[in-house]
Amino acid sequence: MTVVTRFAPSPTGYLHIGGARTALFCWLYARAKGGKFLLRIEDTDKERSTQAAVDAILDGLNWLGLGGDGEPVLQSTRAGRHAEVAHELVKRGAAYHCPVPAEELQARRDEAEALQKKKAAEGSLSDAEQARMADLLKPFRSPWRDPAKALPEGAPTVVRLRMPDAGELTVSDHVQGTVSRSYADLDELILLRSDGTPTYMLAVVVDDHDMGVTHVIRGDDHFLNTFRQLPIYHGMGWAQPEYSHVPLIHGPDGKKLAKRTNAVAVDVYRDELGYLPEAMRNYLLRLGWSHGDDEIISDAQAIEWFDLDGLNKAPARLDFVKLDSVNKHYMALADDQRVFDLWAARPEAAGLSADETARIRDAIGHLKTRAANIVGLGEQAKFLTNIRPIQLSGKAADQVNAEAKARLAALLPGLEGLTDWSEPVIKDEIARFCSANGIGMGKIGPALRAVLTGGAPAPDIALVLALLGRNEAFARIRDHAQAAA
RNA sequence: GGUCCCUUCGUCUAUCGGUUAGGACAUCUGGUUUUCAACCAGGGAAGAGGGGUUCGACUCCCCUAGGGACUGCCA
Repeated sequence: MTVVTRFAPSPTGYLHIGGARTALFCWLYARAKGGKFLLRIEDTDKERSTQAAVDAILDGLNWLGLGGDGEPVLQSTRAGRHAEVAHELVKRGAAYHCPVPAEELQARRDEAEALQKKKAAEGSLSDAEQARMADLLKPFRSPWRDPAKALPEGAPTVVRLRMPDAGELTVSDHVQGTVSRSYADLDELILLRSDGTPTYMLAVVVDDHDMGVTHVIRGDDHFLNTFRQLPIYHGMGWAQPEYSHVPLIHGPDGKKLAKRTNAVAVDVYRDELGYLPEAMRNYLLRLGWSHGDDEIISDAQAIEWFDLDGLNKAPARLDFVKLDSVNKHYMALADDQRVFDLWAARPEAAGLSADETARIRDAIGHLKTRAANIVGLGEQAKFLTNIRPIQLSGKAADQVNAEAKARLAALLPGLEGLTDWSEPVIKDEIARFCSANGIGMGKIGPALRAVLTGGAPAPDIALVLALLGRNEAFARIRDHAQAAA
């Protein structure tokens, strides 16, 4: 049997970081088993679905390298098929028409909520109220589930799934384990609305079946939905897929991710935080899944090792410090031109001169190993921008005293005399200068660094000189060098 | 209110009845050093609480606490 997985987001916004991880698991499992990974856009809610959201989600998936096999299926195009299945279910007795109006259902919920509020406020309820509330809170059972009860003439109806009267349903989930619920605790969900359109519960099952999905891997907020959807498979006599409900991702505070306070949308990780997709894959994979003590896991290894049973049940918290360290690893490995292009696309890069940009381009191989992400790369590149005249403050100013100024002045001619402006040659010249004057590196290094970088983070001093280029380097030194009186 | 799920260092996790409870990130100390980063050496840091079962429990069972999901003619 060929494994088929799918990722089925509803296009109401952006690609959620938790969704991205779920997609990663689906993608990995399909790859691991030599199967297919399909995409489906659950756009049955016309009010909330937008094309912009579809594009944003697909864009996010592509960025992460999690494209689907084949074109995404638009659920809205399949409404006819969904309805067809609903009617077949009615024919088979697994579903029935129900004329209870939406307002009546809403009134039940409102009354239940009012009683709950009253109980919370007053501490207790009368026996009658308590009984009424318990009854209201029980799964709704329509009088029309009885096939003998005649439908009122001309009344609009919904199609409801029929739950068995007794017994329980057991789900064997790769993550959640074996869990049972009795049918009495399950509501008889609406399959077809009174306007004839399908609901999500129906659409998911029909599409999964028709698309040949063998493994449903989704967020565990859907776990209880499984119990409501399974009877549809049973009613149609379809083989049910295997389920894996993965826990949601929480924020650093342990609470559910909230857009207001957390980075939730995947494009934020790319555009604002400056992370690499391969680092995101590695980090996300390790959030809730592990392979012994392995931390840095390549895509090839991930595909080889990934296994549904290795997933954890508990939600994991996002840790940006760890993400940084993973990303740092991949930054160092990344192609120079690629890293440069990513940096150059950022708004901070736009304001720089051609000169500054060229310096950074030449230095990118060194810079990329020093930063945790593309934003940090900008920090590491600061010393290469036109920061003259360099303001010396605090520790840097202390380093550049009269004695140091004189040394800098003395160092200059030797540097100016170099015909080859490269790091090793510069390094040699500084070493020669030190030994010729009988001083250690410590007597010239700190001051030289101070006047060259103003205290900004920077690599080895000879490399700094090389990367700045002779003109800029000399200018920065001259700004502070002063021959001894 | 009901049903279901979760709980190991600060964080992600290993452990699948017998370990000095391991690793990673972070942190602290020391070293190296011209800054930062890196690197090297070392340290501290955990089984939510309470009951059982067992020769033996982080691991199995129960209760409590805390957290979460579902309970829509939303998805």
